[in-house]
Amino acid sequence: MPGSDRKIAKLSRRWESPFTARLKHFVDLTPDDVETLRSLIEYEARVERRRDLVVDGYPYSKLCFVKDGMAARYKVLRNGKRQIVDVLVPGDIVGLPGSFLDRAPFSVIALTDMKIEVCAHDAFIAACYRRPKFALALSWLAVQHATLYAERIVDLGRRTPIERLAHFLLEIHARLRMVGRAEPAAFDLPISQEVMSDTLGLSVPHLNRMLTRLRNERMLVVSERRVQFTDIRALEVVAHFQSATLARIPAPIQRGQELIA
Amino acid sequence: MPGSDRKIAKLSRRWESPFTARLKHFVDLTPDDVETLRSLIEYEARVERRRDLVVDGYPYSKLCFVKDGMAARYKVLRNGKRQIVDVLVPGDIVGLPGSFLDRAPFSVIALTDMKIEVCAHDAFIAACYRRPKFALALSWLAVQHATLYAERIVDLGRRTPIERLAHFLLEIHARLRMVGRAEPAAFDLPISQEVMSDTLGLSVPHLNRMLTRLRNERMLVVSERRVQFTDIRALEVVAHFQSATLARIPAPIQRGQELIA
DNA sequence: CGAAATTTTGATCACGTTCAACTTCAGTGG
DNA sequence: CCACTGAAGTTGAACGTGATCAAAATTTCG
Repeated sequence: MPGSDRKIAKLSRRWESPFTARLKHFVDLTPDDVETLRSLIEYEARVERRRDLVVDGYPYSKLCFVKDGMAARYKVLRNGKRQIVDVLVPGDIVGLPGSFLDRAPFSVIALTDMKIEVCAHDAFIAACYRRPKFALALSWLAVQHATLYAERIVDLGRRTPIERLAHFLLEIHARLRMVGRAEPAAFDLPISQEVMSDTLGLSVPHLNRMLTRLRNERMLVVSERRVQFTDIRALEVVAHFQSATLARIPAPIQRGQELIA
Repeated sequence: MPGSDRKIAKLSRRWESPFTARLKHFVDLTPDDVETLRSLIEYEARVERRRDLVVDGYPYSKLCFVKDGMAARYKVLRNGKRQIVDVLVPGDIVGLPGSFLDRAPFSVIALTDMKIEVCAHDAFIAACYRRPKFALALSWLAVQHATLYAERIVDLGRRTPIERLAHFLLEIHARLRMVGRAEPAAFDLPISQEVMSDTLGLSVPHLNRMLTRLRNERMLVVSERRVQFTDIRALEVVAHFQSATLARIPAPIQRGQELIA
């Protein structure tokens, strides 16, 4: 029963907040740092599917660390079309960029039931003054995010629909892996094709056709909202996929070294 | 002679680095802060048109503040197509995100002759530990950038070519204004239509047609690489343009208050 | 002035949207 | 248990937008 195996594997990882798991990829966190981060969290909340977490055009002053579930950052245009700019996975932050602007420039909606850790924007910034390391971590996260967006721009501007789709699937997989929520060649993708098409700037029927094509070409198998890569290499070639790794934040210069530098 | 008026207006602003001008929109800089920033700059350089500043796939460890001129961050795909993810204007930073990753994920090319202030990535980060304010400023810049990218994603995914073009022109104008390099309804745009089409994911002929259309509908006038808006309101409607302003970075909590918080 | 780059215009065609019908499936109430 | 409902996935046919290719006009620059 592969299903229950999966569940056990997942549960064993749940103990660590996906947010700190993610941070540890590029910054050294002392137990004290981790504790401080925990203390910044005001409360934990559950959000049910389809609930809007952030609404385009309204002020928003929280930072929410996604602990479980997925969400989408999007904008709806006059003509009713929707563009999703980003799918949020565990370890991602709701309220970035929303809480840095006077009014949130995008809405965020829960795509599944979610668990989030809520922190006041002000409290986090205040902590950044006390621990510059946190401020740098924030920069790193924002830069990583911008890079993700840039890649999506390339997708939408110059890549064909099938390339976009392949790229999207590999990207989500890589991001889930980073927080221990995906197997080496498979992951749960509990989102509808409508969401994917709004992410990739395609119509639902066309997205469906492209998905069918990837299946026919034996690159992946999809069943009950679970994706299994059967030829990940071929998929990477189709997608022009290249994963750049985020450099680590350099440690602060020690006292004494300062004079030398 | 409006030409020389313009030059005088520009020159009077040149004394201040566009980078600090931009920072001042969201952070309080003491004279000492400004001085520290200046001291981080290793040297100033001139770059000629068409020179690549950063090359996709290679390590890059500088942060360059654009003082004058424009550049483009782009990626070239296997099929030879190019997508520009971002046009850099004075006050922008070359090497963000490049210097935060092991290898730069994009190339950056000078679209005009440029003047840049070069700073070592490490030196800047070291300064961030000493002055958390700088680290926060970096976060703010990265967030602003991500927001810009997100808007471009919406453009490419769901907006029509004419909407994209209108949006692009308004965006560049707003960004130039922020650093004092544009008049209320006009600005120099020294870039070819090929660059614009690669930015907006369009073919050159189609971009040209859309530009003609905006001209025919009396929304703008273009002559010798200068754009003059004649009906900025109409243009904003076409573009769905809404400028969100970046919140200011909260000041650090004063000694004494710390205990209360 | 000549050469190269850029802008403009036109004709054709393919790709992806649109619209519609139909299927499948999960949840719900009779 | 099955009929009913609504959401999501799948398939097909027709249309239109924007790409492509080509060539001319114009500007820029060596």
